[in-house]
Amino acid sequence: MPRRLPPKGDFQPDFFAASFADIPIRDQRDTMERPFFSLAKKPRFDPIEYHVGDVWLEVSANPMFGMATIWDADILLWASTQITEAIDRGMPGNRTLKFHPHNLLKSIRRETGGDHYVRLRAALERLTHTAVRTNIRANGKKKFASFHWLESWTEVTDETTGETQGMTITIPDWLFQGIVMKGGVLTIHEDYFLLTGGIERWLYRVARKHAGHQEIGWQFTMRQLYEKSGSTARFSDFAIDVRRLVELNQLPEYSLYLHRNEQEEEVINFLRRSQLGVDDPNYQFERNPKRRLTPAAVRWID
DNA sequence: ACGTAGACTCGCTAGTAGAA
DNA sequence: TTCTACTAGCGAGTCTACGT
Repeated sequence: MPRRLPPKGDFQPDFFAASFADIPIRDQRDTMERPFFSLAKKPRFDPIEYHVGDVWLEVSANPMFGMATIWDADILLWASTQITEAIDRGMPGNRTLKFHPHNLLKSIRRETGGDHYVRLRAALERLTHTAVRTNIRANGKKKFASFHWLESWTEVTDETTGETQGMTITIPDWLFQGIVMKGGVLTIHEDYFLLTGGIERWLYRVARKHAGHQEIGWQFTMRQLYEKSGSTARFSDFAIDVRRLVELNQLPEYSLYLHRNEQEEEVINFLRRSQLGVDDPNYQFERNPKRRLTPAAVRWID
């Protein structure tokens, strides 16, 4: 098994350009509320087809690799964060990012054991081979955009030892434009990476996108949520899963509530915990996102 | 290597609404 | 009332990712 920690003596800063640490995590807005990713841990091969109002999107999986999952999307989150941070610091944003996988795994709060490197490569393959077509942000003459979540990825290994020296990923122009546009990204809670369930991850992103910092929060009917999720489960089974998460009520920053509206439809309310009364058991003090003003050196952990 | 968590599938049952 | 179609709820089981 090749050694996975980066060599300390011959570290090449020019090659590993993107290396910020302890910065707020950014998520691209358009990918937050719609079914762009599989929510299941089991490989998904059925396409996602979402048509609501004037908005449509289609996601299709490659039969060899399966569809990119909401856990694979952590890599895109990391990329959004790096690009946004670079631009905020007056550096040019670039669609291609160079990094050491150990650094990436640490940033998205994963373990760095051997099998996590194997899973990282599998995730990169799913992202590279999952095809997306959508009319979101397809303005002007273009009627839709068609792309893969990663345009390409590469791995550089030492010829003699087989050690991983670094990786590159290139994100598609659609995603890059979404990141660099004004208001294109939202800061998300660092504990998002610790959410283990696909539906709960997706629910958090929906809450973050819609409820945001609004006092009254946001609400959706169960049916609307189901349509937005792209889940392949039956509606009734999806509803059971959502009710269980409302019962647990463990999402970072947002508290979930269920009630019925005048039409007797089940409605889920998302309320920001910091907007609740201080005596509410679900209240949580507003946290300030981490930010350092100087670029952090890459920290390799033995 | 093993146990656990979670999304999903599937079969069964029950309730409801509409038509005959 | 009976039949049919549809939907929801529940539980068992499958499969994979993940943690120890």
